[in-house]
Amino acid sequence: MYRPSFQPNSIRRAPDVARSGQLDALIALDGIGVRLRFIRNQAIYAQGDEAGFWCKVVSGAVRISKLRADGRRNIAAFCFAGDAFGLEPDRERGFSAEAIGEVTLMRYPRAATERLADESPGIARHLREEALKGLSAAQGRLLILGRMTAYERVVSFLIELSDRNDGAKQIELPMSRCDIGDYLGLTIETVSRTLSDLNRRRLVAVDPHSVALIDRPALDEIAEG
Amino acid sequence: MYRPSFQPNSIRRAPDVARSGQLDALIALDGIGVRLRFIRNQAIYAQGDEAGFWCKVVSGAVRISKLRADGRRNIAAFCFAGDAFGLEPDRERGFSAEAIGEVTLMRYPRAATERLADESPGIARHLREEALKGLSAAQGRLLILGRMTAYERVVSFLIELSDRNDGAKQIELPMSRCDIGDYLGLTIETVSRTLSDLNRRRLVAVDPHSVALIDRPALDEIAEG
DNA sequence: CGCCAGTTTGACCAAGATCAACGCAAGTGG
DNA sequence: CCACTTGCGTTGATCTTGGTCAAACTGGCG
Repeated sequence: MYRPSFQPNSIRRAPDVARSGQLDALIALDGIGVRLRFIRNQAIYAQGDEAGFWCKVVSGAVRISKLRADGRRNIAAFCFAGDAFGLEPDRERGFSAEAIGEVTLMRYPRAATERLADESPGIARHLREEALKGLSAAQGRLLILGRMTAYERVVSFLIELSDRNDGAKQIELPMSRCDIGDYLGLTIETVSRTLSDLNRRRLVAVDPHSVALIDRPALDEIAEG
Repeated sequence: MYRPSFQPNSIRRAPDVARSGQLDALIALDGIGVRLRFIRNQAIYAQGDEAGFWCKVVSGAVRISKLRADGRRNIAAFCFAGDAFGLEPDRERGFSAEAIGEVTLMRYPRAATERLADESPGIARHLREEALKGLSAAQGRLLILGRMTAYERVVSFLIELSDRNDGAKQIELPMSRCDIGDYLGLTIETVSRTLSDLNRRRLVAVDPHSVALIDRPALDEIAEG
């Protein structure tokens, strides 16, 4: 499954893709995708839109959210470079997607993707894996939202961001406190208070748009309960 | 996509499956699956097991749950007849699955399924759709767990069960109050109190293991906020 | 320099958790 | 057949966490 190195000379082999693996699958997808740029807070798609395409983040960060009639909002996921989003089972979008900062992404038409998937097991497998990864991520978050305290939620959020960035100690927070609150099921005040408290306790060093994880073991301890 | 009737004479056509639709896909899967029965509270698989198979419920109900070291539990999903579960992205199970009552299910080996999917676009599409349905269900529940009151959670749970049963007014609750609590991120006491209150207000008629939805419009109102 | 959006901090409040008692029906064993 | 247990479910009293409301602060930016 794992391919040890990138093979530039395979780029022109797209027609063979039905018999090849993950890398070629990605190259075949490349052929039907377009590269797009979005600016801060620009909508990539909205709730209720026809789900005619899906995307993969090249750079920047995207939030996937749902807004209720009464104004309550929930962020289902943050997507960073490499993450796919916008694959939906229904014709209509149940969520909207917005750029958090400057974002570059690849957009793939749904119909052409399905056609490619029908012809190429590699692409089908790739899409299946993306869907399962999303499912697993969402289910993991059910535990956080359903059963963890504000403290644990914020800490596990910081750990999640760190882990998604090779365990880096210094993490960027491109999203606002409000986004974090809607992601964790907390108010901005609680997010802010919790971060201030972690800061005071010297477990992290907070700064509006970045956080340094100082005592990772202690943070892990909190997230585990 | 929709096939109007079952064609018994297509059962022997498994080799043709690569060019056929959903129904044939299901029939091809049939060939690699085994039918199993489980009794109340019996484990179908456990957290940490190797994820070597996935299942589809034939009859009965299954809970998919995650238990933390400190005892806090979360139920990620209830699966009823027709629902697939146990498809996971990793080699190890992140959740366990248990029979809620008497359960009959089909169990499919993962490796053989992947092989079938590689040969048959119909099966690949079927699996992809199952994964996306699960993803969508989980993301929808993020909003419930993150942003809804106890009242709204319980009501939307009742509505979900009703809708998954063709909008039936009379719904069975095969699971315990504790399961419902762990599904909704509430304590059993809160679940019980809320049901009692809905009962007192004559919006539903509660009975330990079944509920009649009396005033569906009013319930919808509560669930919408 | 002052405005403004986003953030932080504080005081107070309420939804839901916790702790505890009680009810009830289905076993179980004498 | 009847005490006794056991597992759920319900109800009540109290407490805590995190939400709400409000005010102050901060850093970009025109």
